[in-house]
Amino acid sequence: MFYDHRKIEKKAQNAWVKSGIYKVRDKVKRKDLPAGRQENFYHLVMFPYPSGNLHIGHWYNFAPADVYARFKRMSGFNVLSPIGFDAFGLPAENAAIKRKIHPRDWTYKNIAFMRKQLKTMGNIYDWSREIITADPGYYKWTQWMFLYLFNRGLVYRKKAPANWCPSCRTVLANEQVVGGQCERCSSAVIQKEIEQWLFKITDYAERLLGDLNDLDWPEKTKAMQRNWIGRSEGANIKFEVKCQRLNVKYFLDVFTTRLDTIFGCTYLVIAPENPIIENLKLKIENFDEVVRYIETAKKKTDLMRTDLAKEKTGVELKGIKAFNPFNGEEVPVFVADYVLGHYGTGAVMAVPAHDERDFEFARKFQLPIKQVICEFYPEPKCPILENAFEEDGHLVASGAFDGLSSAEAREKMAEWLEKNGAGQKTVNYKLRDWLVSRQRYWGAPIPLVFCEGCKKQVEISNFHPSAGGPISKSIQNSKSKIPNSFSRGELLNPGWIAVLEKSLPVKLPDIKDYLPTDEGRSPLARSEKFVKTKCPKCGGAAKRETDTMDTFVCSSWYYLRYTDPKNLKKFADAKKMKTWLPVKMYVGGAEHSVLHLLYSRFFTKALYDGKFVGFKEPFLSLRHQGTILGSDGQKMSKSRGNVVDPDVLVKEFGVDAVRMHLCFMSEYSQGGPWNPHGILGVSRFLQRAATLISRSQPGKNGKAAGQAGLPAGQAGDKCPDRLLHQTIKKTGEDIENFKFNTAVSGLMILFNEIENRSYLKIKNRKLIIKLLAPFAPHLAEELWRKFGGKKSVHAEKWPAYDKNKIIEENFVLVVQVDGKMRDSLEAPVGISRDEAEKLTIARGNVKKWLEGKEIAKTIFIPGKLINIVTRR
RNA sequence: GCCCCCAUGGCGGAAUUGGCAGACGCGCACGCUUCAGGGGCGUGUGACCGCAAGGUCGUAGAGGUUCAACUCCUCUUGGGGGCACCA
Repeated sequence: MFYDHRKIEKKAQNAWVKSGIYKVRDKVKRKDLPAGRQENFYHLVMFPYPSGNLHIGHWYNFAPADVYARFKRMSGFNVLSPIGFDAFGLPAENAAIKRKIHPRDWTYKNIAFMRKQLKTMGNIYDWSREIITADPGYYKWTQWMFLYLFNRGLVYRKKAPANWCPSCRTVLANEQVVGGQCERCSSAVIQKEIEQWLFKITDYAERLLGDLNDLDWPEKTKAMQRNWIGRSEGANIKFEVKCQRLNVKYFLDVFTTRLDTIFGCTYLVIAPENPIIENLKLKIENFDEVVRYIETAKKKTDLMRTDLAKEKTGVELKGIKAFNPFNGEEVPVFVADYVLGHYGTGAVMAVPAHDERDFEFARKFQLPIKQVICEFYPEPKCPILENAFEEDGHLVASGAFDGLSSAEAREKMAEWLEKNGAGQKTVNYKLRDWLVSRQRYWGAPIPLVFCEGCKKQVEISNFHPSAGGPISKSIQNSKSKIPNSFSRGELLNPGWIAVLEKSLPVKLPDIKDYLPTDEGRSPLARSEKFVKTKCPKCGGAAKRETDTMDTFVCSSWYYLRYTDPKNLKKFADAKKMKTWLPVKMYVGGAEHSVLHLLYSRFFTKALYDGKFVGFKEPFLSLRHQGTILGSDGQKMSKSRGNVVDPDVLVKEFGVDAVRMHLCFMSEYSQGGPWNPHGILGVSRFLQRAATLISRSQPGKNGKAAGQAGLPAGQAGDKCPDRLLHQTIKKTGEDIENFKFNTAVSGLMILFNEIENRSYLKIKNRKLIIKLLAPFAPHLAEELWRKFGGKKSVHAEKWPAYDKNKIIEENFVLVVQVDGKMRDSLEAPVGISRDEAEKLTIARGNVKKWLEGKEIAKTIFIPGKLINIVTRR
C-alpha cells in the first residue's frame, strides 16, 4: 500500500489551519491541550533573513526543531514556537540595488515567497505572531530600545578609526570583520575616521562572562564568547617619562599580564594612536619622523597589519626616556604598530627575553635582551636565549624578588606597586564597544536629532567641559546632578537629543535615491525633508541623524516581541513577557555564536537593569544544527552546482520524509555531506509504517507468532509489548536530548519487530501513531483520523511508558576469559555471582579456555558480564 | 602562534558513559516475485583463515593505566572551527 503524500499533506495542513490548532494562547491552562504539566514553554528558532529562498539549511534548522516543539506540546507544555523575518540589512539592500529594485519591494517580495515555502513545512508556527523587523510597527520599538540605552548612558558618539568596507560603503562592527575582510562581501576593510554611534557593551563584559557559566549552551559556544570577551588579569604600571629638552615630568601607563618579568624590561612601546605622542609633541626630537610613521601605519588595512606581522616596524621617540619604577633603569620609548591603541593602555613594557614579539623587535633594533625568568632556581647559569622564554618560572636578576615563582612574584610585585603608588592590579578585556551606526539606507533610522541650541545648554551646564571627548565617568556616576531636562545620553553627547517616544517611529522615508555614498554619509542625508526637523527639547531648528542601525540591533530583542507582537504601547506587555520568557530552548546556527547571541545577552541585561524584564539571560538552553554540505563535501553554492533544493525533495518524497530524513541523516549538531540516496531509507520506512499500521491481521509478509524462532507466547505478546514501551521511553528521551537520529532508528527497530515477529495489536495502533506524530505529523494525522481519531493526533498526549513492561526478565550474560569474550548465555536478570560462576564454568567453551589454568579471580558485573581471570 | 572540537566498515552514523564494537539506514551481492527501468520481499555484508564450528586481527598511529579501553592518561599524525601582534 502506498500513501500519497501530496494528498494527505494538503489535507492535514488545511485541517490545522481551519481548526486553529496551533494558535498560541497566553493562558497557562488550556483545555484543548493534552493534560500534563501545563507549563508554558517558549521554543525559538533563529528567524530567517529574507534572502529569497528557503534552503536546505533552513529546513535543517526548523524541521528537527519542530519535532522537538511538537514533542514538548504533546508532553503537556503550552508551546510558543514563533517565526518571523530579520528583514533589514545590507545583503538585501545590495541584492536589490543589483536588480534595480527598491530594497523594500525586494524584501517584501522575498518574504511573501518564503512565507509560502515555510507554510508547506507544516510546522506548528502560529502565523498570527509573525514579525518583520522592517515593519514600522516593529522598528518603532527597535528605536525605542536605542533610546532606552541612550538614556541610560550606554550610547555614545565617537570620531575614531572605524572599519570601513569600500564595497559596501559603510562601517562595520568589529564582529563583522573576519580576518581583515568584510564578513559579507570579503573586501579588504580599511580604517576610516568617521563619527560613529557605539553601544557600551564593554560595561557588561564581566557579567556577560560570568553569567555564561549557568547557561545550558554548547561548551564550544560558551568558549567562543569567553574568548571574544577575552578577560585577562594583570597590572597597570606607571613609568615616569623624562624629556631631555624640557624638564617636565610625565607618566606613561603600561598594561602587562607578566609583572614578574618587569626587571627584564629594556624599552617601552606605545601604539601609534597613543595620545601621549601629541602631548609630547615639542619634546620629541624626531617628531617629523614619528608622524610619518604614524601616517603610514594608519594607511595600512587590518589585513596588511596582520600579513606583515613577521616584519616588525617602529620608530624611537628621540629625546624621551622612561624609568622603570622597580629599579630606576632608564629605557628608550618606541612607537610601533604591533602595539594596539585600543587594548589595555595602548602602551607596553617590552621584555624581549620573555615575549616573542618584543624579542623580534629587539633583534631588529638591536636592543638589549635581559633574562629574568629561569626554569629552575637556583640555576648557576641561565641558558643563552635563542628565542623568548614565555613560560612561567623563577625570578633571577630581579633584586629582592629573586627566587620567587612567577605566580608569587606577580602577587608580591603588585603589592609593591600599590604601596609605592606606581600602579595597581587591573583587568582588561578584548571586547570592544559595539559600533551600531551604518551609512546605508535599508535599516532602522537612529532616532536622534542634533540641536545647536541644546548643545550650548549642555556645555554651559558644566557637566561636560570637553564636548566630544572621552566619556567622563563622573557624569555616569552622578545621577543626582543630572538636570531633569537632559537625559544621560544627551549629557554625554552634547547637542544630540532623543526623539520623543510618542513621535516614534522615525519612519524610513521612501526615497528614490537610496544608493550608498562614497564619502561616508548615509543616503538619508540627501533627503532634506527627512533631515530638517524641530528639536523635541527646545523646539528650535534641528537636524535628524541620518545613519541607520546595524541589523543586529533589530535581532537583539526580537524574541521579546513574539510574546506580544501587536502591542502599540509597549515593546511587549510585562505580564505576557513574564508568561513566556526567558526562551527555554533556542535552536540555530553556530555562526551566531558571538554576534547575535552576545548582543542579545547584552540587551537583556540592560533591560533587566531598568526592570523592564525580570531575567538576566534571554536563552536558557541553546542547540546548534550542523551544516549540510553538498554531496561533494563542499559548502553548497550555486556556482559549484551542489545545491540541494528542499522544494524538489518535498515534491518527490513528501514533507514528512524530508523532515524525518533530516532528523535521521546525521548527529544534529554535526551536519555533513548530503547523500542523494539517503532519503530513500526514511521514505521506505514511512511507506512501510503506513502499511503496517493499516493492517490489523498478520499481512502477507508478516510472520505469524512463533515463526521467528521464539517461543510462541513471547513472540506474539510480551516481546513487542516490551519493545513498544522501551521505544516510548527511548523516543522521548532522545528527542529531549536532541538525538533525533537515534530516535528515528528506535522507531525503525520497533516497526521491524512488528513486521517480523508479530502483528500490530489494535490497542497499540493509536499509541504507535502518536510516536510517529512529531516526526511525520501529516502521515500520523491521516492514520489517526483513519482509525477513528476524532480530534487531531497533535492534541493528544505523548504516551507514558509502563515501567513494569520495560523490565527484561532475562539478559545475555557475556562470558569472558582473561578479558576476551568466549561465550554468552541467557540468564535471569537477578542472577548472583555464585550462580553465574557455576553456570559458566560448566560450559564447554569456557572449559576449553580454562584448561590447564588456575582461576585467580572472577569479575562479575550484575546484568552484564562475568570475566574469569586466570593466574599468569 | 594561541584556544576549542573531531577521527569508528565502501558511506551517514550507533555504542546504556570503562563491560558483546559496528545498532539503524544508505550502498553493494545473491535469490525470489506475471517485477520491464531508482518497485516489493528474503538472505548476506569490518578484514583475514576455515565447508563449518570456531579462531586471529580490528575504532587515525605509538605508548600507558585496567580483569576489561572507541571510551581514561601521554605523545604523534590528519581534519574542522574560532581568535589572531590582545602585552
